[in-house]
Amino acid sequence: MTETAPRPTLEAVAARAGVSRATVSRVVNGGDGVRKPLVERVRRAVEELGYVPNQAARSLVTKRNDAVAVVIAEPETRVFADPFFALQLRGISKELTAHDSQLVLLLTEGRADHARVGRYLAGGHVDGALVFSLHLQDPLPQLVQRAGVPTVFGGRPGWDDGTGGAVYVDSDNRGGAREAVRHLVGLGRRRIAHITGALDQTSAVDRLDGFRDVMGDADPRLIAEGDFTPAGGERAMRRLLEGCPDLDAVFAANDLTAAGALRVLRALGRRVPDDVAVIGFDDMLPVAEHTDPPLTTVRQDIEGMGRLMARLLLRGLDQGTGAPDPGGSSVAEDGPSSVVLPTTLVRRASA
Amino acid sequence: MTETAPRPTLEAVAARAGVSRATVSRVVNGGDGVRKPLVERVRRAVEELGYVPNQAARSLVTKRNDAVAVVIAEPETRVFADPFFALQLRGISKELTAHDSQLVLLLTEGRADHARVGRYLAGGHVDGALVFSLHLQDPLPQLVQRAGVPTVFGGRPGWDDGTGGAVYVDSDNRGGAREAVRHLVGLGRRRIAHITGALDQTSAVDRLDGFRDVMGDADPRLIAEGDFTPAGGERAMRRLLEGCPDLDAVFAANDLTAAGALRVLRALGRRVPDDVAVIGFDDMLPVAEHTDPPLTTVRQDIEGMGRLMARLLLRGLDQGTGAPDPGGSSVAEDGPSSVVLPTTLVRRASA
DNA sequence: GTGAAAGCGCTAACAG
DNA sequence: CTGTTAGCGCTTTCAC
Repeated sequence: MTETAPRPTLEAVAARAGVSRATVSRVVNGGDGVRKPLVERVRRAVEELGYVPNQAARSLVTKRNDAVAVVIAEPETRVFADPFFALQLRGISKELTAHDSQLVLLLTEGRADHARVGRYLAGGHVDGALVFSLHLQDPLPQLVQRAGVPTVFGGRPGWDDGTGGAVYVDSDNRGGAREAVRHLVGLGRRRIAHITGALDQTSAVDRLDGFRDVMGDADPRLIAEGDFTPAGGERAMRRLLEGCPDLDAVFAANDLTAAGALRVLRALGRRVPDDVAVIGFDDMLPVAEHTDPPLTTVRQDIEGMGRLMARLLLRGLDQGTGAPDPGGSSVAEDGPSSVVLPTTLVRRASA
Repeated sequence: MTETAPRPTLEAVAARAGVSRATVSRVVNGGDGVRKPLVERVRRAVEELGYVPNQAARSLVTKRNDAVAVVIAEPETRVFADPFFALQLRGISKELTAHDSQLVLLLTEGRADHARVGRYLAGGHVDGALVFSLHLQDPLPQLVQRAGVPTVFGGRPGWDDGTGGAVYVDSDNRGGAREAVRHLVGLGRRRIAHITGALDQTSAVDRLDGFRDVMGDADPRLIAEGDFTPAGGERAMRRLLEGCPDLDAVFAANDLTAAGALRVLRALGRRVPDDVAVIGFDDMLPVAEHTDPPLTTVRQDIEGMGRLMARLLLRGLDQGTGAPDPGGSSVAEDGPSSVVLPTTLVRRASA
């Protein structure tokens, strides 16, 4: 078979172009300081031989691998239920591609895999890591820090000690939640309920906090715990209705949850938004646009978050200071710091 | 900052254990042919120093990189609309992990990226590739073949010439469709319609063929083209109803499409399944379980497909024949061949 | 069984 | 500007 068709090496190109390996290397890597005609000759040789640099050999000497790990904790199952994950990845991919960096995907499912990820990261296979682990008390963040790899987190890591400097990119969950609730208030709603997300995730906690910012110490019966899934939304909605039959609005921690709530509301004969106004979070198009009625929701730029994460990481790497590594205490040109992206309220029919 | 904390090398371990690099290497790679006590000494040294082999150096000599590329053609946007993609990846990831292989994700968005992918694959950075490109006339398959990398396709590549030997893993789309339609027939339905998927994808074509296998040359008005999205399903459903107000069943190319159809049906006052029975395809849980009524559908084992793809590829690689490479014409120990996984009908309330 | 030595393909000083 | 010279860290014959 075509098997190991021995690919041409620098040496081969050099021979063909009648120059030294060093010159070829220079040309291949940008070609500064090499005279035009030579550059041309080399280029042609490269072309003719179909030469492609051997990344392993290159990494060996440069100590760079032009690769970034994306670590996604599986318990993040939600990630498999909505396109969140895919969008985020798309953003990351675009940015990395533009930077000629490769995306190494690490999916984990529990302790066993943590060790593996730790080893991999510590193994110097990648220049940096993008880590999604928005669970409180997730061991991953610490693990990553210990690996000593420049890292940017997706979502505020739910974890304080030692993480002080962790660089992360997050949506303004709290602010977005506030805006949603204020909108409800502005609509004249008074009995506003909240269905939380999975409270072991910072985003859920932040949205709950935003809700409280506006509502103060609301009737506890107006808050029901969900888990970011439609089923969770249904259950929570039922509970809320039992506890407070007179509620006139609900702010759900995400669109999926809102979709579940909507179903229950309809099944129970409540009109939306007439009887009960509903707002979601995410603006997951396939969901938000197709609920009945279409969902008013808080949009976050998911792909943009991914993109930004990658950008922050790469910038740090380029500064060569390894700055994004929280362990560092760079003073002068300290690396990127966390970014919280704004959200926007998207009005549709449900509120 | 913690920067390039110079990681220990084989040399260091050797020194510490009082042996030669060769011995350490042997131990690290399985430790056959090294006496027990020495193995122990080396193991300890590795432990104490926190030694992790440098993959670049290793690849340089072994010509293996313990990495597999997963190429996903972005037009595959559907992939971002349902968890298909994520599930598939999960399966792949599990298998690769078990095999100590890394997953390099390559997302493409059109021509420009094709070149990049081609270069990457041809660059020998990975041992093999898993390619998702189920579009007819997609240039990707040929491109991959040219790169000469062992490859397994996800879904039957819609592409004949030259591809003869392409190894792929697919669901029995046609068979599954047949079963669905037969079920409808068994229910006594006579005016059975079909909403197709995006017909530039083999899965959509195969499901349509399955439909025809049972229905023969049905009234063309009973077939409407969709695109695997809920919106497409809605549009198609409206068209069908206009052309054949008396239809009593519809087989949708996937669950998302069915969900759209369901919405239109309800909006128009048709009861499901009483007036119109509906069957989907995929058994995408978050969708199928939560439509109203819950969707009867054809299940395919998506995660299993991903897993199998990886397994086939790895097996081929291990055989060292590079067998999965379609270009090869290995005769004796020829590599894995394509696999079509069975589907099962899952009965819920819609049909 | 174990060690010594020879590279894998490339980049990065350092001369010229 | 261009060529020469060292290795990067590891595996792998080949002797001992």
